[in-house]
Amino acid sequence: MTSVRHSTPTKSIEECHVPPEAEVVVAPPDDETLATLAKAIGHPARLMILRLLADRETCITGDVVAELPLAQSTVSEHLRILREAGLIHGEIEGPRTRYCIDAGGLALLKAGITVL
Amino acid sequence: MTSVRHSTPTKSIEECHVPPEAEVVVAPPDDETLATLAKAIGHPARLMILRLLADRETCITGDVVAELPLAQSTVSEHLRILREAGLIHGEIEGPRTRYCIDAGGLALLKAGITVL
DNA sequence: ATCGTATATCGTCGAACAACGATGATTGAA
DNA sequence: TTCAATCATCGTTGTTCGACGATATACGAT
Repeated sequence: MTSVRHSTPTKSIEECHVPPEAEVVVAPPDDETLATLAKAIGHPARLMILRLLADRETCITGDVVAELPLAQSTVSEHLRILREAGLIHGEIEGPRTRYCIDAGGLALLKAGITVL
Repeated sequence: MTSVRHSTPTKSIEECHVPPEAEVVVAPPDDETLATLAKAIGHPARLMILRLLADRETCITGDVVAELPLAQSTVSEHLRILREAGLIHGEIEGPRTRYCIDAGGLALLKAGITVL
């Protein structure tokens, strides 16, 4: 069960507007988790999505679709992969979904990489 | 053409014994390169290999095979993926192959991740 | 209540990955 | 020269990925 629309939102709406660059300190993840995180960013489209979310604060699926040369369903799939890896966070906002970077997941990834 | 055994070695033998933690500074790679690097470490076995190479200085294929619960051919394949991504460096040493971490590639990866 | 919009999910298809055993090339030793 | 060791490569098989169109669901507006 990994749906967004059909599951309860996991975090409050304020999560999308955290102070930029909080620089959280976390312990490096285990290999399994790190591999999942690395695989999640192991695709150019998903890197673009992360950069997009880092630049803008809009974060709506349609915006991402507009920026990438991919079908809506494909983008949605990339968003799902990033979300399940814990790198982004989706929030239902009326008929649309607002995405933002999950600072915790990103910090976990950075911690795992820098320790290599 | 990506063979090791049948191509000329790309670097001198001293490459495997660089001063540990030289902390090279590099520019972040483009998305395509970063995705390739990330995908390369997006597997637990390959993470284990990197840690193994970071700990030991032995770096011989047989040692890696001995440490992982995988067939020799499978390990060789993982080594190839890491090598082609530029994260490790293989050197023919008589009938065996000595591997070591490619500090440049690893620095590239770290640079790309920390910038996210 | 109906309609249009936004988006996740499904089904499909081809490509890439992961693992293995078998094979072959190369080297050092007997 | 023969033999054993070491390792990359090949061929195969099953699994996962990436992309798409089509569909279904939820919601806001009419």
